[in-house]
Amino acid sequence: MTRAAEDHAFCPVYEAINVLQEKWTLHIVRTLLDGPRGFNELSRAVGGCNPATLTQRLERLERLGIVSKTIHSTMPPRTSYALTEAGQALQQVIEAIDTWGRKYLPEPVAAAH
Amino acid sequence: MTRAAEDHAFCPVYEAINVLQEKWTLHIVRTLLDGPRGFNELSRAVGGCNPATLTQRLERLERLGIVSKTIHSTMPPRTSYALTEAGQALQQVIEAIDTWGRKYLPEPVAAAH
DNA sequence: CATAGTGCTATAGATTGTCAAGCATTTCAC
DNA sequence: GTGAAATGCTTGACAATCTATAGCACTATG
Repeated sequence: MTRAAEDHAFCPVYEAINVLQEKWTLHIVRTLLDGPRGFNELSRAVGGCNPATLTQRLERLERLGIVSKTIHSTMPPRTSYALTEAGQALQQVIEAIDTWGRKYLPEPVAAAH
Repeated sequence: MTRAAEDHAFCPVYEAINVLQEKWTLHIVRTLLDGPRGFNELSRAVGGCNPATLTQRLERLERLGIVSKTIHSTMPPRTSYALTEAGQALQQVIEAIDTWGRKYLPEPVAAAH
């Protein structure tokens, strides 16, 4: 997966794309821009991501310093995921996508089967 | 994949994310921002994407009106892929990612080997 | 005339993501 | 106080997605 990165030496853009391109990552960040969420709450808000994938994504995002996890209580389980500064900064990216999407993806009907 | 979209009615951002999140898509667009490319040329510039996936991505991008394909000659084979206006507009997105990446992904060493 | 190049496609295999169920515990409705 | 629902996940089997490798038809270069 990062084989090509070797050729490119190190390219932050290339790396950034690789991070953001994983399924659900941008959806998760977008949801968290509205404020911190618990696990199931986040799952519902994102819509469609199953817990296994969600766990994995959150772990990676945490390792990258994009999301921070806070355990309020173990029993009953209470956790919350929030964006760090790096995570908040992704708002620019989401906004760019938003702008682009509104302008160039106007109709979902296009592929009307 | 689009199951959640049903709940969200229709959300351009959601859709846009789904398009851009597919592996190699953003890399392909980024490469094409430097100008049109032939198939193998593009493949090499992107670095790491195999022809089967590349073909599939290019077909989808073409259907979405992001990329345009021009066949200059069948034999010897000469084709070129270029960004349409919608594709060029993705430069804003790539730039946002670039800015973010440079600021928040400074070291690749983090996940040392 | 062999080698390398063009733009792909095909088949099989590896990686990644999904579905469904379930655990331990508390809280809320009844 | 008993049953249902919720919390934050984990597990294991399965499906979708992506990759590796090889190859085709053909030309241009040496």
